[in-house]
Amino acid sequence: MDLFWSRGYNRTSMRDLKDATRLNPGSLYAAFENKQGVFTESLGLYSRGLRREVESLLGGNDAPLDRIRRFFDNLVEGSHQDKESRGCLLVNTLIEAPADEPEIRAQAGEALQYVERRFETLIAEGQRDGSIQSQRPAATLARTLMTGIFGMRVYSRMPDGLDHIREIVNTLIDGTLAPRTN
Amino acid sequence: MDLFWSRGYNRTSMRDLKDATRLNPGSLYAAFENKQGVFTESLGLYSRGLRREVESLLGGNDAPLDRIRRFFDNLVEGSHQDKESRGCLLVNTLIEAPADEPEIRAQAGEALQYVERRFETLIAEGQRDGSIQSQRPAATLARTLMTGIFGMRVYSRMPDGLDHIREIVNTLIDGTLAPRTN
DNA sequence: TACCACTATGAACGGTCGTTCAAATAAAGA
DNA sequence: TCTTTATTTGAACGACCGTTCATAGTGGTA
Repeated sequence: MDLFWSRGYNRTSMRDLKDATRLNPGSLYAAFENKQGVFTESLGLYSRGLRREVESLLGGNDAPLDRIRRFFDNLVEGSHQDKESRGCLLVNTLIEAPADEPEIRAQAGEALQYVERRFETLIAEGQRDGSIQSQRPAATLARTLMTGIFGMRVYSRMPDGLDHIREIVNTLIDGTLAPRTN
Repeated sequence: MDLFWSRGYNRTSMRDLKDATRLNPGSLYAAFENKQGVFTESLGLYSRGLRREVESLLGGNDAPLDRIRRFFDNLVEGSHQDKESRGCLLVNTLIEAPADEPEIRAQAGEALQYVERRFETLIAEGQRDGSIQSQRPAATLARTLMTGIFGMRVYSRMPDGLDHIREIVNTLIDGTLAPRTN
């Protein structure tokens, strides 16, 4: 998983995987069928980790907006820690996976949709207590946040991009979720 | 360029390029030095095209906000036309290019920064006439728009993602640029 | 027409890719 | 302890990778 995360699918070879797992080709193929199998399993592992993290960050009893902020704070923090700038394996996969292999794209997409759904219920909650704007449906706001996450993942790779994601997050969350008085 | 755009750098082979250009290896190498040279040239060609398009879409005498809207309308329209879902070559490159080849990442990043700068001056103009919010610096708002563009490029690859980018764009532009009355 | 500088051609190279499989080793059952 | 069943091993395969280069061909000049 780490290898695919760092180098992407195409730049990771079976030899790399063999060295990293200390499994010889035969064992690797017995366990995973083929290279795509290893990748699929890696996506699964990553997705389960993401799920756990999302549950922990978006859970709790704080106000919905605070929990969302906590999530994005963690994202910004993580981006700065990410010295290899590997970004998010699922986002990378969505971009790298060719259009002619839709099942991989779907797998990455579904894992991300879980996050989106989690955002949506949280936003709906905030809309009910008035702490989040109700001009637009919760689903739309959730999708906009997801787009923001994806965008940050790319922006982090821009020259000096990391220097600005903090303010981008603030602008995005405030602009998208804050109650509007017009 | 089309090949790299559709398949990415790693999945495009010199054989593919030879067939597409109808240039034999020797000629290809004489003209471009090597595969990376072809790619660099492709990035350049793409960037010049983007530049032209940005100039045309963001130019004119309409209100700044309308010109920005025109740009995003075009982006949404283009995404729906993009049957192969190739997205943006520069964004794809930013994600696919490994961290250990920074000059390619930089080339893609600089081309995108041109768009960002264009946004920034336009936003500053809108801030002066009050049609765009002034709570945050134009540079920050421009970066947030860029993040939105990048995010849409990814979101388009989500399952049914294309069905929602219209509303995402509206939410993003409105939330980011509209004057705030608090 | 004869020469020359230049370009195009495509076979060939060493290397790496994903994958297979017969043989060696280990584990389990009798 | 001996036989049987799993698992591990790593050499080997054909295909394709990016790249090179001797050779053939072309267009311009004298």
